[in-house]
Amino acid sequence: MLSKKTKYGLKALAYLASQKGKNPIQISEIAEHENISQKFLESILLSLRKTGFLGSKKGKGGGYYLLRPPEEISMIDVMRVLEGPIAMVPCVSLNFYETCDDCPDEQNCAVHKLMLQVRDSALEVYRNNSLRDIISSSFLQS
Amino acid sequence: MLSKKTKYGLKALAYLASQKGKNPIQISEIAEHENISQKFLESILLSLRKTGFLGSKKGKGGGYYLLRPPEEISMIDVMRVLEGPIAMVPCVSLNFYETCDDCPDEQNCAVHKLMLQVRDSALEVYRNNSLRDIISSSFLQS
DNA sequence: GAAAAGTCTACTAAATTAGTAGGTTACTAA
DNA sequence: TTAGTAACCTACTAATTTAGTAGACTTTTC
Repeated sequence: MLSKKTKYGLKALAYLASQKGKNPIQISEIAEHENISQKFLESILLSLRKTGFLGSKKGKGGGYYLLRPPEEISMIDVMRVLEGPIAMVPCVSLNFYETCDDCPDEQNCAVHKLMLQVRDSALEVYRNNSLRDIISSSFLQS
Repeated sequence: MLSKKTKYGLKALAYLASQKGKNPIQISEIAEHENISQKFLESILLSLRKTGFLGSKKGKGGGYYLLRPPEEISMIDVMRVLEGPIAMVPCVSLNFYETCDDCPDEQNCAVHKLMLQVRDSALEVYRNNSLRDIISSSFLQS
C-alpha cells in the first residue's frame, strides 16, 4: 500500500505544479484544497524542501513553491524521497541494497527473481513520468 | 515492502515445485530448508490450501503438495492471495476497488493517474510469470 | 493405540503509520 | 519597532499492521 505520506506529498506537488505563476502557496491552502491534515502536510512539505524539490518563504505572503519546472521533476526521485525504496525487497534494491540474512542463495531465489522484474517495471513507469505528466492537462499552468 | 508472509509463501511454493515426485512435503522440512518459523509457515500454508493452491495430508507421511503443475500457477493469483491487492491504492484496484473518500475528483487525481500505470505494469509481470518461471532451472523437477 | 503431522483459536510483542501539541524562528508591513 | 503571519522543529501518542507464540485438537498411519 502507498503510504498517506506519499499520497499527500504527490497531491501537494501536483497542486503546486498546477498553479499559475510562481507565488508561494501556503500549507493551509494546499491542505484545505486536498483534504489533508495541515500538521501532517507540514512535515511532508518540509521533507520535500530538504530534499531539493521545494523552496519556501516564511512570513506574510510566504509558502512553498517548486524549485524546478514540473516536466523536470521525475517521479522516480519523488517516490524515493516520499516512499523510500522502489523495490519491494531489499535484495533487489538499487539504492538501498541489503542481503537477506535468511536467504542462502540469492541468485536462485524465486522471490528475488520475481521482485527484480517488478522493480524494473515500476522503475520504468516512474522514470517515464514527470510531475507534469501526472497532472490533468486542464490544470496545467500556462 | 513485501510482507514476510508473501515472501515465505512464495519460497514454500517454489520449494514444493522444485521437489521431484508428488510426495507430500512436511511443514518442518520446508521451514528448515527455507529458514522460516515453522508456526508462522503453518498458517501461510493453510491459507494456500484454503485458496486451492495446495493439498494436504495428515499423519505420518503427510504434508503439503501442489494441486497443479507449477507452469499452471500464475503469480498474479498467488500474489493476490498472499499479499492482497496488486494496486498500491484502492481507487485503482481491479478486485478491491474503493473510492478515496478524501479525493474530490478521481479522474483528475495525479496519484490515481500514476498508480494506474504502476498497477498495470505489475499486473503484466505477475501475469507473465508462473511458479515454474521463477524457479531456477537447475532445481526444476523432471 | 501411539505417534506423526496438519488444523484451529487465541493471545502478544514489535514496528510502523498517521497523526497532535505546542513552542520557535524568520519575514513583512504598518 | 512591533504585530501578525507562516514556515520550522521537537516531542509525544493512538491506531493499525505484522510477525510471530502457545497450546490444544483432529486425522491418518503403523
